Amino acid sequence: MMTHKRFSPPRSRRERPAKPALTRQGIIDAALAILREEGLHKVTMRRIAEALDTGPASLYVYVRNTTDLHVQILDALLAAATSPLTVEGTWRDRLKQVLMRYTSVLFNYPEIARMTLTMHPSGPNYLALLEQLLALLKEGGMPDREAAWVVDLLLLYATATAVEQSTRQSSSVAADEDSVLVAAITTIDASVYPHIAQLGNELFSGSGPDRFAWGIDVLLSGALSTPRAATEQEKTDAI
Amino acid sequence: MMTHKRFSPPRSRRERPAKPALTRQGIIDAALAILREEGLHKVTMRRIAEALDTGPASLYVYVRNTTDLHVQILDALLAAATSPLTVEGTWRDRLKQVLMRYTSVLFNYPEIARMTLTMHPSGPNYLALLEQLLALLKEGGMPDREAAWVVDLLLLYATATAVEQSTRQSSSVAADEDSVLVAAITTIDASVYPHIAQLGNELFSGSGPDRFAWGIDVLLSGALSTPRAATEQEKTDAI
DNA sequence: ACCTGAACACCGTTCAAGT
DNA sequence: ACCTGAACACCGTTCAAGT
Repeated sequence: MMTHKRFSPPRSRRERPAKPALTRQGIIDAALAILREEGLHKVTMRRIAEALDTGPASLYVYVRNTTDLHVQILDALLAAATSPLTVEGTWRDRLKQVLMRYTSVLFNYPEIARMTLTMHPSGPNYLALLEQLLALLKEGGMPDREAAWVVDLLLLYATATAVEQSTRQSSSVAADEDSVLVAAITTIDASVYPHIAQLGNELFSGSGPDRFAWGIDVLLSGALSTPRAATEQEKTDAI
Repeated sequence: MMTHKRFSPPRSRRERPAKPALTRQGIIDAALAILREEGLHKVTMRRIAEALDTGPASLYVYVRNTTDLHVQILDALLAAATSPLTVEGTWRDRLKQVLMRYTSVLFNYPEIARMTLTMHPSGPNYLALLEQLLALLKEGGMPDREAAWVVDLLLLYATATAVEQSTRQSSSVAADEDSVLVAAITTIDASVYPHIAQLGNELFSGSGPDRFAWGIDVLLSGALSTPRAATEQEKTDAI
């Protein structure tokens, strides 16, 4: 049956060791593969070790802990969000495209989105995103002081939206909660909650993308018309 | 030694049963106590069962699963965020107070804040908060259509800020990441990232509360000056 | 109906011992 | 220096058996 194996030429050291040397990058790659196929909740030390045909303890030579691993994963994913722009149009249109691309990356990995809110990335891909946004804000005539703060607001908004939407989409529990909220609001006691009752379904109107785009316009228009108060230092300087 | 026990009067059924009957509310109360004293990561089925002097399996009579339990906890905490206002001032000032009180509740429980982003609460306390905000927006002259959307934006902003700040404060890992980001930005290559280099430390300027208050003003001013586009339905109606 | 012990199928991390 | 088996100290959830 297996005798033909005898005739295959001998390899340099062994026949298909099948077990590549452990490296930090190898661990991250394995983690990304599991993330894609099984979700972040399966990206555990034990599961990665299994994929690399070793024990969990071996990973700790290259990875400090689980958080360390997650930071690396986020950075790798962010690469997909910073390719050159494909849309012509006003600076606002292009800014929306950048942010929507950023959200759509996070959208595909709910748990990563949740993580991003907690730990600011600082890798080259995140910096590239920041640079892109700042360039567009300058083009739109946003003063430096306001640009510095609103870029944070825009990223926070995009990230939070991704977290909210993505988990809502992937878990049926969240969908149930939504219908509970819709039911609570449409049948609400108008004498206790008059304003909610008056708006009613208006609170749920519009599509996700429409609301997101409107939110960005709100942030941009608001920032353009809301100067930051002078800091204590600046007040002193002005004397 | 223990003979004096003989002389103590007999209780109705037993001497100090010490084990109160299991109820849903009892489980939630125990969970809240553990949350306060040990953090959400300790609010596990096993830990609660231990506190109630029973086995984890017994809890499943009253609680569907861990998420179910977390939803209840969130609702209970939200009660603290909706007491009557204490501040006089413009509608904007009072709206800021409401949102800052909401964030400060979440601030004390980082893990609950993270949860809130994922699953919209629909309990009476959440509705009261919504009602309060809508009343203030109306007072500020916000049209209904925009008020319905911006209230969501305000709550999303407040929640996301709470998540970001609170985990940053409680974990030293996050602090490390921050200094990594600061270092990355202050020593950045100006030929690759000109706009980031130009703003430099301006990106980190200001205190948390100042930035938060500015953000709310941005959202309010932006919403007041950014009408929502007409929906398809409304376009049809207009003919 | 309510409660329980025990089990199943998992986690992250450490550490002494090997190579 | 790198790798590992085994252990420690945990998880959520289910289920058959008891009261």
